[in-house]
Amino acid sequence: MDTVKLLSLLRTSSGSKSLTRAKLIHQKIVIQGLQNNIALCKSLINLYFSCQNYDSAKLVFRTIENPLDLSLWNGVLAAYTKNYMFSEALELFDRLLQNPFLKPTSFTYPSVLKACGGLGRVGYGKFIHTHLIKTGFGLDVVVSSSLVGMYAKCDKFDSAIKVFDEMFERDVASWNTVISCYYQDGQAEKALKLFEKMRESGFEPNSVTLTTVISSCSRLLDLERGKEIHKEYVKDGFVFDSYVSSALVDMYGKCGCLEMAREIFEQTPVKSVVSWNSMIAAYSSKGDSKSCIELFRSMHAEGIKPTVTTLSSIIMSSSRSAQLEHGKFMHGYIIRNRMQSDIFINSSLIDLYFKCGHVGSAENVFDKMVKTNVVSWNVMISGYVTVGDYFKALSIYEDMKETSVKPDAVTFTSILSACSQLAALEKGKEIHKYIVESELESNEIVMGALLDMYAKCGAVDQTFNIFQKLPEKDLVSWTSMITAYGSHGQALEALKLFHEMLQINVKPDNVTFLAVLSACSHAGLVYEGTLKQQ
DNA sequence: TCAAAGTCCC
Repeated sequence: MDTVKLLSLLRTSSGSKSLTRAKLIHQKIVIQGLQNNIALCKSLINLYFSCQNYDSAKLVFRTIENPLDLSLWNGVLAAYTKNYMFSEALELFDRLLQNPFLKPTSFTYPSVLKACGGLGRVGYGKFIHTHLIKTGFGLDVVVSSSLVGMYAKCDKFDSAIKVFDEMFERDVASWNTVISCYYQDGQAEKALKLFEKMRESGFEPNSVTLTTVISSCSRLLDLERGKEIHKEYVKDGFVFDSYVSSALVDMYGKCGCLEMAREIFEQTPVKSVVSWNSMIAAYSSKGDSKSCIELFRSMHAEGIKPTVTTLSSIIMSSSRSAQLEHGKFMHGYIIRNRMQSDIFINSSLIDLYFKCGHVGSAENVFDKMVKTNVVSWNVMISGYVTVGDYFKALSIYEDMKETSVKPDAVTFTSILSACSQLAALEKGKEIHKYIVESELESNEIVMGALLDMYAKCGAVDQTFNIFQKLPEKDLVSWTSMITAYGSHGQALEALKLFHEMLQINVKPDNVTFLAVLSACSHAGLVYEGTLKQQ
């Protein structure tokens, strides 16, 4: 069998992912003494990679006597990074640098930079960046886009944007890199602005662009913008792209357009697990656990394996609908299939069991889970608060302080709510100190909870102190302050505050009126109370 | 066919 025949054999086998075939062809190559033929080896290495037999791929590369063909090295580098084998890629790059006969080219660096990004090795990435400036490879559009991507993956968004701004040649992929960079940094509005700029610069978005910009609309809950992009750019062809279609399902689902989400979902010919997850999440947000379970059964019937996202979404829907049976069904599925529960699954299970009053089951899940994440403690504390077991909430909070897990804004909000229910002023003060230490004094939600705690404990001075410091006073904070005055018998102060609140056009609600009337009744101010009724 | 960019769950 000659080289041409073997090459065509390799080509026809490339999609088969059959290891047996790969080994057979490998054997034929060795028998013919063709193990140094570059074209054959490249093809064979790729075949082994597609079979995920990395050792054999390495073996083929290693046994080539004089691998002086750079495209071979570049190909293996690319294969490594495609398979997330970033350390191997950097090792190979190191060996390439040591080879006196070979020099890396613009085709080498994209893979190397991707490996740096994947490993978070920004120091090495920076070193390469400097080298690229010196050698001029940084002028290559793919190389510089890869630099942008590398910095973004390492969370160095400023550096990423700087490289992008300094690029003098751009293509769709480099725009996509920077748009996704803003999206990943949580700046969805900026991502959409860049999308506008990209269009103004005369570039047509492709499916990658659309995936990111639709997701940006989804995160902003900007239905109008999402619809516009859908109508203007998502032509028939894009519906076949599972990324674009999932992003659309997610966007319509998050914006509450369930019918539209369903329509796109049904039109998607090949549904990926993310498509299913997005559709399930849409029903989950509505608390429609019945539809979630139905979808779960359909996906199972179509041979799609659920991910942890699928399972936690369905459990959350059962929690929202308070359908204990639906949640227990999922819990059973996880145990039967010996699936590894993650923090999302466990916290949604705990939430479900508390919501349905099965405190024992919630405690069981909590006991068995890894508690290195603040969220696992938070769900437990807020769970006890929702069932009214404030002492247990405080005791879990104390347990948490024994570990190295630091409480966050959610922890403080829940635990302060427990304190205000118990009128536990001393405990509340202690938590206040801790909030100051944790530098959460600028967090509006935490400060609102603190205000409520002091108000409910009748500590007027402390309440006023917090109230004064609030940067933005909303209806709830005004009401808390009025309540504090009222419960302390300072009805006139309460009334004064009520008038101040009206003057700056904050509209009172039933709770406010109740607080004002209660203040009047405590002080015997019948006349003032009657006035408020009008 | 030697390179870069994408979606979902506390």
